[in-house]
Amino acid sequence: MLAALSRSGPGWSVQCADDAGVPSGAVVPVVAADVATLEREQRPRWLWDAAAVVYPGLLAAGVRLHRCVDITQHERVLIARAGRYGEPVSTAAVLARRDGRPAPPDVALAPAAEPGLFDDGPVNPAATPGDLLAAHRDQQDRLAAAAGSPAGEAVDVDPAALRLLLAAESASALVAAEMGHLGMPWDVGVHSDILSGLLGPRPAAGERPAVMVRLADDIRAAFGHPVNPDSATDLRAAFRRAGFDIDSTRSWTLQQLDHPAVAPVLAYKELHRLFTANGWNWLQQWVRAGRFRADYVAGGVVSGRWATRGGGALQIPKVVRRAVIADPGHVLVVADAAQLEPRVLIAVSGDERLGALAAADDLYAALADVGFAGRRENAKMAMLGAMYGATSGAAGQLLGTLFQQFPVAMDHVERAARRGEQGRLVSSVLGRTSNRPGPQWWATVDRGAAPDASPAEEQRGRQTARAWGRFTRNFVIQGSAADWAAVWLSCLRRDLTAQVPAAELVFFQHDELMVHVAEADAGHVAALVAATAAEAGRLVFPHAAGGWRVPVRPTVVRCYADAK
DNA sequence: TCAAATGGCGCC
DNA sequence: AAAGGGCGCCATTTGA
Repeated sequence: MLAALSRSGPGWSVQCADDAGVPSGAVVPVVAADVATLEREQRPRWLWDAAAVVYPGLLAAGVRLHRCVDITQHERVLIARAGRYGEPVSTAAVLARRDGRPAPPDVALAPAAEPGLFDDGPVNPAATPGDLLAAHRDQQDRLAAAAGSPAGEAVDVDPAALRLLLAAESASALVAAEMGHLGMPWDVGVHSDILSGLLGPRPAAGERPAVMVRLADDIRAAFGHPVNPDSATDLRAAFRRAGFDIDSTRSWTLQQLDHPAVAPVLAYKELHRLFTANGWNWLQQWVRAGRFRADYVAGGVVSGRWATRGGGALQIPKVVRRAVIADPGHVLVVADAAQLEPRVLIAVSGDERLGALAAADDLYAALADVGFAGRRENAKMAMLGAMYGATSGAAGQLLGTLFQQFPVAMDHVERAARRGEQGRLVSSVLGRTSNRPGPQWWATVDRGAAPDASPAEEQRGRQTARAWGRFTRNFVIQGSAADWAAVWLSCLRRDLTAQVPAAELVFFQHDELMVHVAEADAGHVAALVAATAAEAGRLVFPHAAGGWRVPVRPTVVRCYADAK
């Protein structure tokens, strides 16, 4: 049963329907309590424009829902399948396209200033429950066609795979809203201690911390004249005056130089990063009542990975993870998928020779023994280079071995790269599909290929084409990894909701997740985390020879920094 | 003077 | 011959 929930006028209303989207009742006005009642009595699949819009208000009102069908999450996948990634994805946009009208732009989903009001907040162009049902039917109708390749530009996928992806994207949207609502446990005192330990006491507004001031003095002394270490231009000029012809001041570049300013500059950069990105201001802005709340956007990245807005939740530096501490009587169950991307390469390419190594917990070590004289670092660098498109440098040197030993896997990523260089589309294993390169790309590439192109234009065209090839090469891996992770997350949420309802999924970062749970339930949760990882493997890679596995070993800790 | 672009670096 | 993928965020620089 479906329950279409929308705001189409002053308040919210709901209309029930069968699974095909055919209405089975009238449109009824509702408040949050009515939603809770319907959930308890009927447990429908809630059909809505976007969980990101509707669900936070319900959560704030204390209403938690089991399942949803999220029109915008589905549309993002479907529209990309049609080679039109980036076009509007709201219910109104779906219906407009169906009717051959121009699609209205999506409303920017700014984080609600006052989260919690079911009745307020941003909303995409108005939709009635009837609109939701019509859009849902339209999406169901398009699903079979979407599995096929649009104009031969993308690879066909199994309709069942696409259906799995859509379900996972809807569930992920629920998780994202719940995660934003719950937040990660965050100990402000511990974080403050980390900051004062490294930076000195909190400076007055607009001032630099004492330790950074001292380093800035050291830098000035080393150069013999004033230099603003916050200015890349200034810093580069100073090193050039000192006789080092550098064109950037990236840490890696500076490390190569023999000059007394290098050490204090590198130290300064590190502290500057901590101070500006995760310093006292960050604490004040993002941590409330012992929780760090960010806005998670499930599938917000073209490859299907999550994005966040605000707080930099997917870039929490290791040094401050010491501040992530479970509540009294609680623990954190933390798990990541070890070496996920090379294992995904094995599955999507069907390379059995490479797959034979996957039984090892440490795939890179096994690979090292096969072709890299036991040198794990080299094996790892080569494998990452293959998936990112490295051609030169150390990784480039090592790629030859992979080409020789694992032609099936290498051919898979090479083919993806060639498609990208031609401006064609690629898809993940479940059918998530890349965007098209823009007009600027085509102009540059076409100019380079023109008979009267200058050598410089030819080179620029080649570089531009190859850059897109690196993107599509990586897309088939990163996107498929995101597919697996989304299914993992969905399965875990399903099981936690049913079996350990008090457990809180509080963090998810590409291939890693964290559950905050009462100590007594930790073992149960850890078992579910591992079991759902295996289940996701079976669902996402059903054809993998000999089964597909990725080591997921949950650790139970009080503090995030102690995980692994 | 403001907004957009750039440089740099954190995470995966 | 050959420039490693995806992000978000901050401060500085650039340019309209």
